[in-house]
Amino acid sequence: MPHHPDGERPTIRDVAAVAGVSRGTVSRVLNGSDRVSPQALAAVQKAIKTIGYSANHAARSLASGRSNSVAFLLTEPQHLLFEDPTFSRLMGGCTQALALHEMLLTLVTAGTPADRARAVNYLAGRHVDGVLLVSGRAGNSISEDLLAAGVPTVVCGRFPGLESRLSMVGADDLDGGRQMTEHLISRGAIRIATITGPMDMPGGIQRLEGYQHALAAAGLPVAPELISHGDYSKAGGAAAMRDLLTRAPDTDAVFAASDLMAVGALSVLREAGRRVPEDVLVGGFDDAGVAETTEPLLTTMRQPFDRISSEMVRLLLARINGDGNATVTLPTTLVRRSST
Amino acid sequence: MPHHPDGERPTIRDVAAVAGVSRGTVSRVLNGSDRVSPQALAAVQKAIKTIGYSANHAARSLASGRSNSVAFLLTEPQHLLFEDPTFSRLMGGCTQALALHEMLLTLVTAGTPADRARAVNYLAGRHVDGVLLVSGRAGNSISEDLLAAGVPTVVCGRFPGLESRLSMVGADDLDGGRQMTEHLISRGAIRIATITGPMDMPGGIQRLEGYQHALAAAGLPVAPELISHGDYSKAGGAAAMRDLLTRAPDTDAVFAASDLMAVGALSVLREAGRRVPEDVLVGGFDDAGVAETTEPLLTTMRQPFDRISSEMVRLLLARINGDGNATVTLPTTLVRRSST
DNA sequence: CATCACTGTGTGACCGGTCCCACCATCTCA
DNA sequence: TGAGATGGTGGGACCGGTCACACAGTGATG
Repeated sequence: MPHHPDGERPTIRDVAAVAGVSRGTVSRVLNGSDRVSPQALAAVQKAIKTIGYSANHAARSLASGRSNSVAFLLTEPQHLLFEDPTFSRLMGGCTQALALHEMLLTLVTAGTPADRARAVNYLAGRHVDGVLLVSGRAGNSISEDLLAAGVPTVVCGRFPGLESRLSMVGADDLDGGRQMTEHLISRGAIRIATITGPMDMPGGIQRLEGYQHALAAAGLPVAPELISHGDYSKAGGAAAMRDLLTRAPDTDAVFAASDLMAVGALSVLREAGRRVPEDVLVGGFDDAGVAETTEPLLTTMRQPFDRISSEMVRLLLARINGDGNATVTLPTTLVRRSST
Repeated sequence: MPHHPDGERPTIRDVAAVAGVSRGTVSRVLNGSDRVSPQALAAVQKAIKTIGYSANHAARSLASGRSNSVAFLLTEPQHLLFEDPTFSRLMGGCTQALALHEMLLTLVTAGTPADRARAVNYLAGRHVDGVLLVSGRAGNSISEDLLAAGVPTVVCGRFPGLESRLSMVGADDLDGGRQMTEHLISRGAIRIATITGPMDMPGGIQRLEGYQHALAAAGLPVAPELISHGDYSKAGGAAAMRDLLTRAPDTDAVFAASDLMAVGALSVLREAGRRVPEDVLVGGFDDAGVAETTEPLLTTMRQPFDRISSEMVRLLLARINGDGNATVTLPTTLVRRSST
């Protein structure tokens, strides 16, 4: 019988007894130390197999001071979170990247202020080795608190001015906004509007700036009536599009700073009888999935989610191992579909 | 200074010293025992605040044998997982439901066989208090292994024949398939096709059976050429729709067993020049988000994700506390949009 | 042949909690 | 007034690992 007599899980001592070695040796085998003789190694591995041993996570964590897990911290309100496939893309990527290091991801959401206090308290308690923060907003209370508590943290996005204090990984939003706008220009648009992300998020600001730079470089007007603000959500995009249609009815292209907003814009344009792409070109941002479900299919800037995830994990592990902060910016690529 | 002299985190002993009580008393306060005098309670709470104490998860878990976290186990291949918003909906719901009990969710994916072995080994090691299994397929090696290891497990979906061995929570797929088909019939369709889910998943089978029952009840033909099999994905839905168009070109309605497949079907119908809903009605299943991004907006059966999540958590906590298995079936509701 | 470096192994202390039992006060009631 | 119940508290053992250190055995070196 491989199993322990009575529901009791086998411990490292049981393994040691079966293998005829000491606990220390078993521990060394478990942790891949090279200071183990081939015979001992074989004996221990066999014993582990026969009694069906699996290490106790809590005990290991307590003794070693490392938990082999990191938190994936989401600070947006819940309803946004799971409408937006961006988050699950990142989460999936991070889970995979962590698995390569035998680490796990624990999901922590902190949408309300009360949640935040609890979350910070928990995370500051070193229950996880580090935090992958997906926040959008920098310098908010959460990142400050984590910083103050000295918890290794990597944030998704780029937050100017915090480079020295925080590791960050983000897509090149500025260049992405520029590329998409240049694409719209190249398709012949001359009255190009934009639906921005939230103006308190660096990503939203930078995508807008990219748009403005491209227009200026092409000698096109950067008119205030061509800019409407959204919140990355579909509903926000729809509202902003309605706004644009009244303020600048002659617009011939729209750059939405997220695919969800572009979806909202598409539906409003359709209601208003504007054809896409014949009357109005529409470009989005993210390419996390929805861009391939719309009609017409949505031209968008693809964020390299897999690379963002793996870089976040890489930088976090580096920070956990004592390295300093680093900032990584990854390029976005234009994915042209039917909407332009 | 609230913080400990030198990076050392305060322990329960520090709290005890500051409060002038014993470790036992602090532990009692922490765990909400009522056997504590008001003075001691106040002193401990104050001490906790002043030195900024937060309990060590690993130590607590080791001593108490409970981890206050459960695993969210996904066994589908990675690419499917994060294309399908269903999963993140469930995950979000479970996270929230667990938070009410001060518990956390750890994400474990096991797409490849190697992952599976590792995952089972980990989960069987009681590192989490229980497992929320999102699998689609029952009786697969994972659920068997978890069962054998005695890990409290609740699976999402309904698996006939396993009621006594496993807790499960699922939408009423049979009734959902029936309702949608009845709806298509009520809209005047008479050659109703279906794109099924995978035939090795109970959910897929039951939605198909609901479709068949409704047709039979209405005296309509249940013809084999009207049934094409998909895999819940968009690409699978597109392929199945192409198949249907050649085998049964006169079809006037399609029930797709997932919204993603419906999206694939919509694009194929569009390419083929069939108008929706004028020429062909299309109905989906899930309503996890995409149904509101399509053109036309997709009529679908809504799964009560929040209730599914909270029921899964409720049953899992019950199992952890020693209760037996239970099966919960939740109703789906028709959400009528423009595609019918 | 004594010394020394080096490899492999065993052992005890420790991580930070929980839990149980012993114990002291105080209060109740015969 | 003394026995017994009750409420609150302290402290030791323990959870299952890791880690530093001690030490035995081996081979190389002077």
